[in-house]
Amino acid sequence: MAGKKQFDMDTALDAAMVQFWRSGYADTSVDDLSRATGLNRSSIYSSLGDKDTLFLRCLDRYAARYGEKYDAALSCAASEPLAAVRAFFDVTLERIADPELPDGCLIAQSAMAIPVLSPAVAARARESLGFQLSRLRTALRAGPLSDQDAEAFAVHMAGVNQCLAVMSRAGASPAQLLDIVGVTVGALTQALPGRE
Amino acid sequence: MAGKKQFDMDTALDAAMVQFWRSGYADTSVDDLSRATGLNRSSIYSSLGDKDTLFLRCLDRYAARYGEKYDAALSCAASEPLAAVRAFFDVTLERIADPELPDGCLIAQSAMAIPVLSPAVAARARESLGFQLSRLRTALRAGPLSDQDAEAFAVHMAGVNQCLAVMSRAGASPAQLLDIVGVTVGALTQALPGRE
DNA sequence: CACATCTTGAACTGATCAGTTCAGGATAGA
DNA sequence: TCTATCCTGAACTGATCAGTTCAAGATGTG
Repeated sequence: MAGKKQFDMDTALDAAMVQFWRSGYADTSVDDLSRATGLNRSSIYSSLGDKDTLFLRCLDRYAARYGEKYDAALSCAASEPLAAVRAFFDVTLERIADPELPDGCLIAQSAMAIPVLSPAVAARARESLGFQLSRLRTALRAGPLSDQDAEAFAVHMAGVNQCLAVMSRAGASPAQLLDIVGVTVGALTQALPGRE
Repeated sequence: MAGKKQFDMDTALDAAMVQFWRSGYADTSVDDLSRATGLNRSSIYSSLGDKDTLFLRCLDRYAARYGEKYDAALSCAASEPLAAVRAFFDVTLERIADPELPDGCLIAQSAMAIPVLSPAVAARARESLGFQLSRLRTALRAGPLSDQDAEAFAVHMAGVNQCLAVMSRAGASPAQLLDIVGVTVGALTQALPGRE
């Protein structure tokens, strides 16, 4: 089982990402990663780097993959802010509903652990959360909301999006997650002008 | 330094609670707890129990202490729902603003770790979150909201309260946390009848 | 003083952790 | 067939972990 052939890097990274996502940084050992990826322990170190490096790659991978989806969902924010916001939360709700994927959110999990993460990893987690916030800010500012309202809704939505991770990990039902989002969507509906 | 005198159990439990709160279950070792409480390693096992037992005591302590405050904040919910909701979030915001205490929330942190916690601890974390939800449900149902709206706001508020923990751990500013809460309070203002 | 009680520090067990090393097996191209 | 390349399993290091045990010291009470 060796020679010139190689394992599939994308598959391996996905498996590592899911493992970190499910168990978090502290509760994932390199042996866990070996089992999850099917790669030998030595191969992990030679091909994917040490635990910190690999975690960073997984965090980036996660941020890129779902960042794209969030961007796509928010692309119509200027003309259809309400639809964009619904689509934004749908990205998260669908991810949580996917039985193939762990509950929660790798970024939320990492954010929660920031005080005990290495400085490099902590910085990356903050950065990912910051990107999410700018994404929302840009989208909402493009719509009819005042800058002040846009800012407040952006931060609020970033927060609500994180709380879906916490609540899903605690076993909240899809209906409950919908209720959480529903109040925010309702607030936005009221805040948008021209709908009296 | 021994004999008949004893350490102060309340002080020790508080110190252990803060340690778990700051670093989480996985990243807190018994040596950390020993340093934090000032108690000898042997004394921890003989007086406070093993790590799991001690964590449960800390979780209960945390839930009881802040549960009382949340109850007090919500006590006027029937007559003054808006003020009650503001007071509810103020409990969390003031706790986060306290420089003596860690950021975040022990229950939110535990909820996030549920998939990797021991069954007993996971159950207690779910239970604490459940208590919070019932607290909110009971308070909001006592007001003028429809049962459906009360349920949705209760779940939403429980979620937003959790997200304050995530965001504060990630370094969000007090103003941002206020923005998060502000949208929810605004939504409730709109939902309450008799304010057109 | 003598005793009972409590705390302490230190050592120890067995397990797990991250990270490294390396001999040998498997493969592909020459 | 020969050779370069890559992967594998396994062992190993040094550190840390939870949990236990115990002799020695310190104190208050009689």
